[in-house]
Amino acid sequence: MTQPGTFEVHHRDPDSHARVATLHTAHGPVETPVFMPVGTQATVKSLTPEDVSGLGYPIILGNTYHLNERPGSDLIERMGGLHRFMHWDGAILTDSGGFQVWSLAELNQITEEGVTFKSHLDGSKQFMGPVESMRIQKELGSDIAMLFDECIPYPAEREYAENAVDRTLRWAEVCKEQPRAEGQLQFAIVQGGEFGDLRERCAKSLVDIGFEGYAIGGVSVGEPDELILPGVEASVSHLPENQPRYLMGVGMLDQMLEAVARGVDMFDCVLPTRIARNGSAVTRKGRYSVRNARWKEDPRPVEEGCTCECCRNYSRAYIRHLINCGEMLGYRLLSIHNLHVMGTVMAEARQAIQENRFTEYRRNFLATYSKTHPDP
RNA sequence: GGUGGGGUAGCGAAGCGGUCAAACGCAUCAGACUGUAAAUCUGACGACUUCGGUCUUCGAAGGUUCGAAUCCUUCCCCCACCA
Repeated sequence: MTQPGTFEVHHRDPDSHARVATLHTAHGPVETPVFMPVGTQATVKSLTPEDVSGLGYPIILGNTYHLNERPGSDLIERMGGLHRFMHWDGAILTDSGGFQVWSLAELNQITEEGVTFKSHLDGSKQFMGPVESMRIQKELGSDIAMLFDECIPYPAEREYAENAVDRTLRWAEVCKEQPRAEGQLQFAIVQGGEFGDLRERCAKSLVDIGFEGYAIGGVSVGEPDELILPGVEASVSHLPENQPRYLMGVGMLDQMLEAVARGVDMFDCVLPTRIARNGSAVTRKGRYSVRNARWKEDPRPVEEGCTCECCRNYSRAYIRHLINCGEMLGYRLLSIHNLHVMGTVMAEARQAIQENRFTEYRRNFLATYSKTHPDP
């Protein structure tokens, strides 16, 4: 097995910053660019690990905060670690809990040592800082541990952003000193909000400390879409060419392809599985609501031309019926479809980069894509 | 045949003289969802509308009243129990 953390760049696109590479982890290689399905509570909601690997995914996400709240990282450790606990042989990246500091902000109070917060489950007082987060992630035994960061909301004052960046950097030093699981990689997170110079300083400082990979954080936290790519550019341009870059939380197909063009290798997003449960389909033309009455008697699949289990076997009318009835099979089949689309588009992107036609591929894709598509 | 209860918007169900085009739930329709407190949330839901309003509703028909889903009369249905 290749040393975990090895990042082999196989090919670079001549017309953009896109590249194809392999990231080696303790649980196998990950071909990039890659989308990682989110399995916050040790499950990609509604799917079995066999479903997820059957869709071609080599890596998923888990969440430090949630799994520590329930069932507890010590329990998972006693059960043999997160992989064994959930019966997933592929790689796992664990988010550090930093995002929850942001998304559960009303429940939290940030200090130098970490964050005191009220559990969203029972309201009890809890504490998590860089030391705790890394300890939990070690106990979970994930392949990639994210550093405990402070995600900056949008909008934010410059001074606020500056303080958050400084704290993220101090926490990064602490995280690096913590013990890890065997073969566990550490990815640092670039913050800075909409302030390009802060992102630059954050990126450079993190690189100086040195980690196996770098993430772009604080994106898709409510800012206008136009600010996403500038934030990516301001971060990526200061990250090493020979290490993986991970854009956290971004998962719309157009945004992902644009980010790939700017040199991003990894993505995660709750969108495909969440909107599946809320009745929407991801398609390569954009997303649409399968619940709409106009599909009531539509014999076509959810997406024409799609080869996923859902589209091969079931009509749009049937999926709409299941979703309308609140039947769990509907959530499951739509999740399968949505993840299939995410995965195949990433596979196509890798192929296109390999064949020096990524710019053309991206242009063609975006020409027929719109955020919400009226008639897929 | 007798006694009691009841008929309210697609369904269920509040209201019991004015603040009622009528609570609430469901169904329906539409929208949102980006490191998952999300199988969640938001809005619409009598008809028209120049979006300010206008008009027709609470089993049916009459009546009382300034004013009725709400009170009275008759009729038509439904349910329960008793014969």
